[in-house]
Amino acid sequence: MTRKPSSKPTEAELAILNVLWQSGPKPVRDVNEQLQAGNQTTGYTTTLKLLQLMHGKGLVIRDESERAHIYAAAMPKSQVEHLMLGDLVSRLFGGSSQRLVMQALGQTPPVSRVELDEIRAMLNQMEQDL
Amino acid sequence: MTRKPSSKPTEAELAILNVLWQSGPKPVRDVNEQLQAGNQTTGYTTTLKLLQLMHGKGLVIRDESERAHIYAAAMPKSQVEHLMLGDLVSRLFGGSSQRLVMQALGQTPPVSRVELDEIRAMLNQMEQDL
DNA sequence: TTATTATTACGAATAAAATCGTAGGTTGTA
DNA sequence: TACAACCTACGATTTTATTCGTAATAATAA
Repeated sequence: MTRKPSSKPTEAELAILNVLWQSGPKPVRDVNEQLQAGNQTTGYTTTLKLLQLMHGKGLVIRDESERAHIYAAAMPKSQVEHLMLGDLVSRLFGGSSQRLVMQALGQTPPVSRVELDEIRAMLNQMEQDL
Repeated sequence: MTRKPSSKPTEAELAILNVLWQSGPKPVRDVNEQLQAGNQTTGYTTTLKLLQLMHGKGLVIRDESERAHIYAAAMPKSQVEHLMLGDLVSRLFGGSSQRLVMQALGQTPPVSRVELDEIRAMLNQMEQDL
C-alpha cells in the first residue's frame, strides 16, 4: 500500500502527526501515551487503528523490523502546514493568502514587537526574491 | 432552537456560508443554484436540509414570513475567519499566529509588491496599537 | 376547479471518521 | 513449561457529516 498523501489529514490524524513531529519516530504505545497527555482519552487500539489507516494513506511510514512497529510522519510538518493553509485560503479567503495573513495578524493575542520585526524581515526577503 | 455557534462550520456548511456572504440573504433555491455554479452537484433537498441543520446550530438565521424562507449567515465572514484561523493556529502552529503568518507568506504564488506594502502598513498600524 | 409546480419537514440511506473489542501470536518470566 | 504482558490485525460499532426520497401543503396556471 502506502499511497502518496495528497489530501489533508483529519483531526485525529493531525493530533497523531503532531506527536510524531514533536517526538520523532515512536511505537504505538508511546504515541498513545502522548495523546493522553494532551487530555485525550483514546484507547490503545484506537490509536493503533488510526496509525494503520494513516499508513495505508501514506501519511506515516513504519519500521516493521521489530515486533513493535515504529511509526514516523511521512511528510515534514511544513508540508502539511502548506497543504492546510492552501486549503483554508481557497475555502475561506478566496484564494488570497494576503487576506489570510492580514486577518491572522488581527487575531488575539497580538504578536509582539519582536515578532513584528521578524515578519518585516521576511517581507523584505520576499521582496528581494521578487 | 437556534443555539449560539461556538464551533467551526463543516466543509459543506462553509460552502453555503460563502454563498450567503457573497450574495446576501437568499432562499434555498438560489443558494443551491450558486452552489452548482461552483461545480458542486448537490440536490435541492440536500441544500435545504443543510440549511435547516445550520439553522438549528445557529450558523444561519432565517426569515419565515414568506413561504420560501430567506436564509442569511448568522455571523460575519470575518468572525468565521477568526474562528477557523484560531483553530488552525492551535492545532498546527502551536498557538503561534506569527508562525502561521510566516508560513502563509512562504506560500505560492507569492504576494505582489503592492500586497507586501499593504501588509507592512498593517504591521505598522499594529505597532501603533501595541 | 383541477392539475402542475414549488416549498418545507423529516425520516432514512450513505459515507466518512473515530472508537473499541477480540482473536491470534510473540516475548518475557516465574 | 505455563502464565502474564504485550503486540498486530481486523471486524464491528458508534458517531458525525452528507445526501436523497417522499409526504404534506401552498401557490400558480390552465
